[in-house]
Amino acid sequence: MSQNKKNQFNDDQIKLSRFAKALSHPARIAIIEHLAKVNSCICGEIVEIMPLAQSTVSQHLKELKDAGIITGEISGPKICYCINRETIYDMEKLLKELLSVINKENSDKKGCC
Amino acid sequence: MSQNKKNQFNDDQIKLSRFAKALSHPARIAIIEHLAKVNSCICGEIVEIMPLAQSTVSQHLKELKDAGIITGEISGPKICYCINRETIYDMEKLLKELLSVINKENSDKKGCC
DNA sequence: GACTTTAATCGTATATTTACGATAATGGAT
DNA sequence: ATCCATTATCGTAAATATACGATTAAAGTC
Repeated sequence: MSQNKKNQFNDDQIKLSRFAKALSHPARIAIIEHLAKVNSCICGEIVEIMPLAQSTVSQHLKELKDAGIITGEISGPKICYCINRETIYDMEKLLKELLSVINKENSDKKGCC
Repeated sequence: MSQNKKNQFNDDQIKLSRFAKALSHPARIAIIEHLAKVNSCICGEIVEIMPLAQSTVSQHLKELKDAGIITGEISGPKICYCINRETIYDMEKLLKELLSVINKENSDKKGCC
């Protein structure tokens, strides 16, 4: 209950939480998986394979784009989406760091759990 | 959600999105990191290191507990929290699967991006 | 130009999340 | 039994997320 509580969260914690938020809806996971599977830019058929309205899918795409996880390029009247692998790499790095902290001292854990 | 369409997605997508949601707030990442760092059950001091009210921290702890990421054992008037490593393992597995799908065919990617 | 297709955005409704202070519940100590 | 320390829960308010249909904007085609 002291001034310590003014401590803000650090950059990595904020970054990782943003990535996690981007993945926090099954539709967005499905979109990422689909983009990865077709392994090329796909355009409108994301809406086809999703049980959601076009506008809703567009919102999810925007969130993924805002998080940097996908990119969208104009290609005629369509938009060409694909995964931004640099961002995925950043996310992977942060995730690995977190998991390594969690899994590190498995051997000499004390505690009561 | 006004309409629940989450049942249209597969189990792994839903599971992973739940884990991601659990990590989608910096406070919860900070809690996990702290629990991992001390590598033992800790009790009340989580509130001390967080810039949040006790009731808010308690809510975040509840969310992590509901996601299965941490466990809380009663230990006198205090509660003893620690990381549930089995759940972490499950999460790690799902994340690895997703990342492997994303990173798989890097070589022969076609597309325009 | 008018028409079509595609995707974003607007407007809106509802649900959920996040936060806080206040209160309750638990168990140890006095 | 009374008090204290700890943590959960309640009540509530504000912000964000999710979803849809309707509309708009952009670009290609006629």
